[in-house]
Amino acid sequence: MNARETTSENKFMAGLKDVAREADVSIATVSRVLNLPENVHPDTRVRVQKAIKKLNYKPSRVARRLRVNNGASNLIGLLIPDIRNPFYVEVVRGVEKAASETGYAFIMSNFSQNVGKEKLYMDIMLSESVDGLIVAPASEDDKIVLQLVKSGLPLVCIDRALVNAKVDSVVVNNYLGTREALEYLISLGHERIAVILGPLEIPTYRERLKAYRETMLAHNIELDENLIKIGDSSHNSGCIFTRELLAMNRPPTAIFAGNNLISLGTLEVLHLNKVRIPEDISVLGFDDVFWAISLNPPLTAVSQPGFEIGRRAAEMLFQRIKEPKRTHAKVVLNTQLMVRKSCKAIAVNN
Amino acid sequence: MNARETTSENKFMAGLKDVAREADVSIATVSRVLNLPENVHPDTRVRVQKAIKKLNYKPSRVARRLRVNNGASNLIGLLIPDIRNPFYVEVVRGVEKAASETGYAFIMSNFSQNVGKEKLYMDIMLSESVDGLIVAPASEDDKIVLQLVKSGLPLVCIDRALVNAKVDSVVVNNYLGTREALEYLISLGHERIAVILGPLEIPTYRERLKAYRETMLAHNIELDENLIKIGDSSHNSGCIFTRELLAMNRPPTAIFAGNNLISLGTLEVLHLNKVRIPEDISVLGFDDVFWAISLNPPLTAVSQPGFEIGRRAAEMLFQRIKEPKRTHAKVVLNTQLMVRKSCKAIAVNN
DNA sequence: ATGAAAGCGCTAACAG
DNA sequence: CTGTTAGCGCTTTCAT
Repeated sequence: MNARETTSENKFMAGLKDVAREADVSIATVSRVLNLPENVHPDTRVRVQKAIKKLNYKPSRVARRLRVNNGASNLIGLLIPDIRNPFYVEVVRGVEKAASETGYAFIMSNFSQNVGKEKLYMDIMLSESVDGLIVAPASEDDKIVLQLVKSGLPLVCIDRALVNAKVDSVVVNNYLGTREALEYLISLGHERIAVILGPLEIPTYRERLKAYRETMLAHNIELDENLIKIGDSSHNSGCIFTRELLAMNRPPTAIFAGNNLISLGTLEVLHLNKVRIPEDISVLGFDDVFWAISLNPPLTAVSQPGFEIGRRAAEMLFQRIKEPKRTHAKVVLNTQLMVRKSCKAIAVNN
Repeated sequence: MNARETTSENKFMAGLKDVAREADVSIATVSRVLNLPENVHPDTRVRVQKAIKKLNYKPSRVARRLRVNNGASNLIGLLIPDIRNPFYVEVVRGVEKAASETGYAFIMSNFSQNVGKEKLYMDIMLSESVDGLIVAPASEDDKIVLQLVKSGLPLVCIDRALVNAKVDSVVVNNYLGTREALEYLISLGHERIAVILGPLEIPTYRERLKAYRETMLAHNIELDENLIKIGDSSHNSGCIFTRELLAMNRPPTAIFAGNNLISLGTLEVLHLNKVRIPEDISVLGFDDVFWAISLNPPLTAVSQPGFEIGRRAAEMLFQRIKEPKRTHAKVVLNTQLMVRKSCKAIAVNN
């Protein structure tokens, strides 16, 4: 069994050594043409490059990462709470875009809103020596993330910021987005507007609730606490609370669903009960999805720029990796109200 | 500035050496309690474990991967064609489940049906020394994947198999799924059934088309080639072809949409044109999604077990990594027709 | 401009 | 049962 070529095991990758031998230089030189090409004689350089091509050599990111300590391993981690939520898949795509443009690879983990998994995956990522992390923290004072930030690992928070910590973050203006949506509903004549939200530990929901209260107040609409439903951020939540809402003596004339999963649940129950949208009830969702327009009726929704969030977050992270002590920033992106067909003006006095 | 603790750089991770010093043993022993605990004296073991805990030591997967050549790096790669397609996010979840149960981490890349990116990401993954790969090949004779398989890298194909190669794969019975769906439609009295499919280079679509032709034939329904639309697998495809279908002299009474994105496009156009479902036209989609029930009307669809596909694929991959020369297998999973409200019997003779 | 050599953190012989 | 040691593939002084 001869040495090279025929190992038939995992050794399909030529190594630095092979290239060096092929080009008749030292491995150091090969490494140089890869990293500091200007420091090597043009002739040698082309010879080496030729060898690299010939052997189809690809540097091992692993070895590189082990050796380089400062941050040039070109790997980042992305930790998202729920991959089933289309909002986050847009985020993923945004991160991917930015990463692929920069030669970064990324590891992604989906922790399903589960703190145990969040920790597990974070450990794995550290253990993989990522250069940095993009995370949507489980809560505003997510201990695990907090600790990581303090340790100095480049990290940017998305969607949910972290209180009590100097950290880069890119979030959405939940307050304004909600306010705008509600005012649209109010302008249509709605006063009994129900709201279904996820857990208030998650800052985004708190902001949306705050906006709800304040907007109603600002328009002199009395607050009916029974119209405020707080559950988890799932489809199921949408179902349950919509049923409750429908069963009220004085049901709402409009429902503001706190995220796209909740919206779906709401729609499901509404359709099931043959209540017509928007004739019988108006529905407005936070979080747009690309197929909202395929719904019947097309859903009016607050669009969050998920893709953009991901892209910006990645860009910020790359910057911070390069320049660890730049001052931290929080970028807040605006939402956009996508008016479609699921809301309708209320007939006054009827 | 004292040595440890205060480096404030990336050195928050204690190393094997630190643990060894703390427990007053050699690094080899520490390594042993991690990997072959039975080979170390109980007393030493607990001492070491205590030290590990105290220092919050986490082994570097990177170093391990560099060292171990055979396949114990506990990292696999997952290459998917389109993360926006909910089917694939189910696959991702399935892989994640299996991986997290086994201590594997995974890198995921979304190549957006783009062969260039497919190659790029595959290179990155190799460069990361993954133990194996799960891939949905771009086509049946995807050169890149083929080459990889031949090189001996553990690899399993999902959704789309590879012809001319001995390789593990887990796919869905597209033929049967389509046939079942079509026969349901036929049993409802439909004969003018349109079908919108993605590109025929993708084997799944070829199978679905084959099933279409053969099922129609088997039921003595004449084939109208104008009812067969082949495009890409996007939402847009659904829109375009549905419009075409609607504009026909004798439009179809039912549309069979080739995937969930196409279904969405179809629905969108139908709603836009105020054609009622199922009164005016029946719609049946290949590929179920968890919110199909929230649609109006709830969509009747062929459910592909995406999660299961991912899980099985991962399990097969782990097996193959352990036992590289076991014989290859192709597991084919069945679909399930989810009858909901979007199809209706045709009024005969009217 | 180039080479020699020292590790990065870990595993796996090989000795004891 | 435990320690010593030689690398894994690469980057990076330090010489030359």
